[in-house]
Amino acid sequence: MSSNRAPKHQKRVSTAPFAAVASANAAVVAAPTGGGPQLVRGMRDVLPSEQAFWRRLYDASVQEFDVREFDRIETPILEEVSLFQRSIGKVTDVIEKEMYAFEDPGGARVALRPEATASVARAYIRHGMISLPQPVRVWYWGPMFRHDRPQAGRYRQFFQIGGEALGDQHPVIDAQLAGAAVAILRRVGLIPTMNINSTGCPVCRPKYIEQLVAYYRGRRSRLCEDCKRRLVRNPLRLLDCKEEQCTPLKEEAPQIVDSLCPECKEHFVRVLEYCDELEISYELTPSLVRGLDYYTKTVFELYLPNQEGRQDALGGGGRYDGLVELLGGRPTPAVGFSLGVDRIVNALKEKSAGEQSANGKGVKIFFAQLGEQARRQGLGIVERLRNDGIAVAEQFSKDGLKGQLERANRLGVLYTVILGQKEVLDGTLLIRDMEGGVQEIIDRKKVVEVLRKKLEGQQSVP
RNA sequence: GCGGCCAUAGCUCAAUGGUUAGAGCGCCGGUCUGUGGCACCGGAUAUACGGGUUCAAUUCCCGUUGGCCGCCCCA
Repeated sequence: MSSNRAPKHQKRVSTAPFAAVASANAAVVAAPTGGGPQLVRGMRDVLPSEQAFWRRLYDASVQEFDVREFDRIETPILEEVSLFQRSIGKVTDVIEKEMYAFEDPGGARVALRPEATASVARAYIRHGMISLPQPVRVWYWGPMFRHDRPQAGRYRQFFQIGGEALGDQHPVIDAQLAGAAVAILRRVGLIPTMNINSTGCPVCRPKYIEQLVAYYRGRRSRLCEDCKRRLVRNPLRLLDCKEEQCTPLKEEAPQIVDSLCPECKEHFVRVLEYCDELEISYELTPSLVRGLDYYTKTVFELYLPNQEGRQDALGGGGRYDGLVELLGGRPTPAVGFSLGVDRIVNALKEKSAGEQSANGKGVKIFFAQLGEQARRQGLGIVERLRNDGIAVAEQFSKDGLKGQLERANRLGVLYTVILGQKEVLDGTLLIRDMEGGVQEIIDRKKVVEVLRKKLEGQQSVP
């Protein structure tokens, strides 16, 4: 991190040994509020104003996974580099260029996780989950890290929601996992479309790749530069190219669905049938091949329809039957998916842009005080209300009643409880109805009871 | 990692090679030391950073950093 924003010091203030430290501190203090230290590239703050969206998505996830019998799992953000190299594949971009890998102070080669599936598989092996009833269904929510070029909806630290089912090869699980991903999105009001394909297995995929390479090799001169590279390094990605010159070649190219072995073909057909039963609308996408090596058979991606410029997937997933064995466990079929929290939240924001933004906090009561006596006694009263589960806003640092009512108004509370000099002497409180401005005097001892009654009355109205 | 566009207040945006860089919203305070929504008045806060050209740079040039868009890839 550079400190190039620090103002240059014109004068040597002191020759004392701590001068350097002192001036460095001065630079920090002198930083303007609007500027100040910059974010590390690709990082972002999720501000209070966005939390309502995050929370909506988080709650939807919790509810959806609960009703589907997924258990929460939390894996470390830091893992051995080799875990990802073995699982994701060494020639993928994620591993080659995008991983935050470094040596820890003890000399271990570690990395900030670029995704969590490998960690889940590691945990499955490590903790002997093979002896649990299969499939083992787990879900997670947490930050992932990829050192990619930042763009809208693409950050170097981003959050994923994920669900995995390990230990069951049945095609119905594939459909159910895709269904869970779709259901979470639906729960927050987004209707995604699903692109789906099969990438075969270790039996049929190599044969297909051979075919594909043979096809393209004969037409090599017509390919774009990137694709010439792909031809050698990662032929499956040839199908993904969006260059105009490559498009006609793609249409003629052999499709993997035609090369699937009987087992994979049967599996794929049944996945699609189950998706129909679950009323998941999908589009067969022969060009869909995911970037990570461990996928076998089913792969899918979720998009928001009619988003012209937005190519970014909200999420995706697929089957990874070889992964657990690859990491040293017993052969264990598995399926999973992940959703991009940041992108989903962006979509929610865009969607709600036209709608009126409600006051998110939902606090219904404001407590206003006037005079030092009232402030002191008010502290105790508010504490009691809160202990009784009544959310109360206040601004005890303010003296004037006007300022406090302004704040109450901005918060959109229904009632303001007022304690002034007079009420202190009387042992009473004022309750002001913020809508009409009507006030009533109540006995201070009955405040909890009265407020609770008023709030209940409110709730039954809408 | 490659290419293009951009950077003025907390936010949205003005302006200018030459006194104190403006507005709206927001924030703080006042009119109004016991009453909010309205109004009026006042206040704080900005030219991302570094260098160059110039008598003079926020303005022109270069670099850095960051943002956006496209590619790559993917969440």
